[in-house]
Amino acid sequence: MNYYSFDWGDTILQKNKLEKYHKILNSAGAVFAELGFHKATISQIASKAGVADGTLYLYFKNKDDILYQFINFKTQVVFQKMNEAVEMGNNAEEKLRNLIRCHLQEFQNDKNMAIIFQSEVRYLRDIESQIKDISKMYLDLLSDIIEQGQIEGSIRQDLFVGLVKRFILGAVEGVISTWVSAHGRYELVSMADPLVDLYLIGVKGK
Amino acid sequence: MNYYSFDWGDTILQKNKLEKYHKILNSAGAVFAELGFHKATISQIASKAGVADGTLYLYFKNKDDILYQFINFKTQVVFQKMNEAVEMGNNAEEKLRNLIRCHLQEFQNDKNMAIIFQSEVRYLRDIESQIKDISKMYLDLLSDIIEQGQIEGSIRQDLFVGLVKRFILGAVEGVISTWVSAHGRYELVSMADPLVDLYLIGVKGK
DNA sequence: TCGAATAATGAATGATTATTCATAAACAGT
DNA sequence: ACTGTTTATGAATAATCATTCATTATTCGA
Repeated sequence: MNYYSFDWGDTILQKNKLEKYHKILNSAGAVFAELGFHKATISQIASKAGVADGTLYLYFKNKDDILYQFINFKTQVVFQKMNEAVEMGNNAEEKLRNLIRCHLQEFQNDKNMAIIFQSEVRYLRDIESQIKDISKMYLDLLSDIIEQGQIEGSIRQDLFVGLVKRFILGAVEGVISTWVSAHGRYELVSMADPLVDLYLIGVKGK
Repeated sequence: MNYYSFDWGDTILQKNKLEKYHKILNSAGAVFAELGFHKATISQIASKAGVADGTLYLYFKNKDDILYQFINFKTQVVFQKMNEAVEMGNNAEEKLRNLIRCHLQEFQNDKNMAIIFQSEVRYLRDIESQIKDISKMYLDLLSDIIEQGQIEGSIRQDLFVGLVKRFILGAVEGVISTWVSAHGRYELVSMADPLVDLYLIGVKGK
């Protein structure tokens, strides 16, 4: 196999299959984010990736599969980082802070992903119920943190944990969604600490 | 004009145009909610409404327009009720409580609307930027409440209001979203007070 | 350099479905 | 009952695109 890259006019030949796979995946991400999954066409994705339409079908089963693989791949990468971030914390509050900061950071770094997660996850659930939903994994992470916080005494005992989890995740998603609508014009990650403060002590003056 | 209804076998003739318009709108809501806007077909909507495909085009410009009118109509109705609810409150905290309770109540009463708002609003914004976005109106309502609360002293002054608004709305939407995923099996509205408590005093023990 | 194997191409196919419109039915005033 | 008007029908149209596959290009070991 050939491990070099060639420059042939405008075209950069890929080193190997994996690289082309990711080229297509990222192109798809860009097109899905811009037009939405349903309005995006195979031709647009192929053209952005610099390959022929038919080539996509050597790497993906069909159009749905492209979306599936995109979300699956991103989910894995992000979830890995979230786990690491949480583990760096020494107590529940630190863990929560790290989780939220990581979440905002990753989505800020990859706006296409942010848009697609926001818009297409429901459709994806319809076509592929096996998806390792990032929400579900996230909620499990939160469960552990809340439980630990209750043991440590930094989180009240009289809470409905199922509600608290959704409360936290919903609020982060809302903040991300606003950032996307504003075309990412400010530092998303700077919202992390104010947001966590809201979780912890609420809006009420003492 | 004829203001009666006839029973003609299975078919109930409509009293007037307006009634048929709403029949179609609701059928569309049901189909959109079940399949998503893009997978839903005109034939399915027409058939559920008990009319011919072509008839839809006497009432709506095109498929997009059906979604647009659906969301616009629902938004108006709900927003009206939210406003009334807020006005019933005597202070910021009561207003917030009424708003959240009303929000959850209305979405619980109309699950199709809840699903469609959750899934299709982004697409709608793409096709019709004129949409009187329920989020935007909602956020304005919240601004007023927060501001009042700050004057009354029930809400801290050191808050970034833009963030607080999104925080509150995001969390409600998250709670609704979970309820939808659970196929509406519990009382959504029972989440209202616990949720508002979280907004106000957070998760932290004192 | 050769040739088998692998990868890529993009025009053709076929299925789907929103939309139109010629025709028919229902209606309302007289 | 007659007639112009409004409303409804649903088969035919036309456009869109995902997907296929016969053909061509590239790779790579010998």
